[in-house]
Amino acid sequence: MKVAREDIVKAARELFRQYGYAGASMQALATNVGLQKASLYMRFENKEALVPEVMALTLAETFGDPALDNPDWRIAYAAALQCMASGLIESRRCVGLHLAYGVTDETPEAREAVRGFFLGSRNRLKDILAVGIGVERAEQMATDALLRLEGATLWLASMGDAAPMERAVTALIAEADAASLE
Amino acid sequence: MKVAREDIVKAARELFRQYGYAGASMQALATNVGLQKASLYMRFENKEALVPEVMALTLAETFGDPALDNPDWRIAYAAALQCMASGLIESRRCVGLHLAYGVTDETPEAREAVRGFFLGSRNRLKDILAVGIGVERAEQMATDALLRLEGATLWLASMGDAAPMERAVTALIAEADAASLE
DNA sequence: TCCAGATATAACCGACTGGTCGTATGTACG
DNA sequence: CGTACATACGACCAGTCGGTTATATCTGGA
Repeated sequence: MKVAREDIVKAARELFRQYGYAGASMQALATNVGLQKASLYMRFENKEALVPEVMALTLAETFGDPALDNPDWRIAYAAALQCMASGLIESRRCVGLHLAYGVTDETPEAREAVRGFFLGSRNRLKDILAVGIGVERAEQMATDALLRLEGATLWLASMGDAAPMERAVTALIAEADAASLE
Repeated sequence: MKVAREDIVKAARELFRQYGYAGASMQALATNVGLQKASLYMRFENKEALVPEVMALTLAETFGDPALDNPDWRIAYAAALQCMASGLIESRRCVGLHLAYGVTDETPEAREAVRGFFLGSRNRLKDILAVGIGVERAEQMATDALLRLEGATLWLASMGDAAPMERAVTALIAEADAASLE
């Protein structure tokens, strides 16, 4: 029975999310997808090679909502924040954040993939915001928005409380609105 | 030559910060403080027992600045945010965040210690803010402020960029000021 | 000076790590 | 039917993990 590559990547993501890079083991991944550990090495060169695929899949899933292409940038921005927030609330943690903290100099490709994930997320928000407030301020505001949502995952992970995340979304939408009126 | 307990805790903190709970090994800790691994187990029951001491030390260090006791709550609040931000910028990561993500059900005492660290930090901010904006709003605002600084560590860790952290401090001070005038 | 208690040590334990190897099993095509 | 190739497998590797044990060394007080 052939196991789809995407299923392995999704299972790896779950392990990375919960246990971090160091804490996620290839043995656990193999068990979770119903394969032998050796079989994983037929599909992926090594453990590190899983990271770029995990990040790419997560980026695509997060920003896959067609509402993000709405011509009204306010609607698109609110939808983007909602997509990110609801995804994070559902999984209670951000894989990217766990990997960003967990990846070291010894796994440079993984580190680069994580940077790419966050820059990609930031730029997605930036492109939407640029329509309403101009490119210059859009980059800063997009970065700060992303980091605010990421920060809120800490309360989600350690207290199981989603209220800060919801407050962040509301505040960020209001801030963008206010900025566009200046 | 006797190694001070606090030196072990500080070395453990550095390892937890960089490699997370799973990635930090007792062997590495022993080497870093110039001891044999077995000697560590004379002072600490196990690896998990390091976490509460790491968090307690960090909490005490972070909020040890006497400026936080300034009778003017605005000055105290700004000082508290500055203390937290400069500490995070210096180390480029937050131990607490790495541990919050890295600790699991199998290490319940460590998990509780991490919760205590963040609740302690939040309450320190809350007590200061309560003077200016009342207890009800103070808790929410303190939580959101803490999480915003924590979020900014992500850019610090993955991009080496402190600008979002500095923007966060400025914005948080302004927000508190504005809230007190309503 | 001698001894007791604290401190540190080397050697070791079973379990697990990322990763490899030779072989067996499916399956698509001639 | 036969064959060739991808897929999967169990067994194995050296090294590391958290943690233990029996022994050695240091240090302070009587």
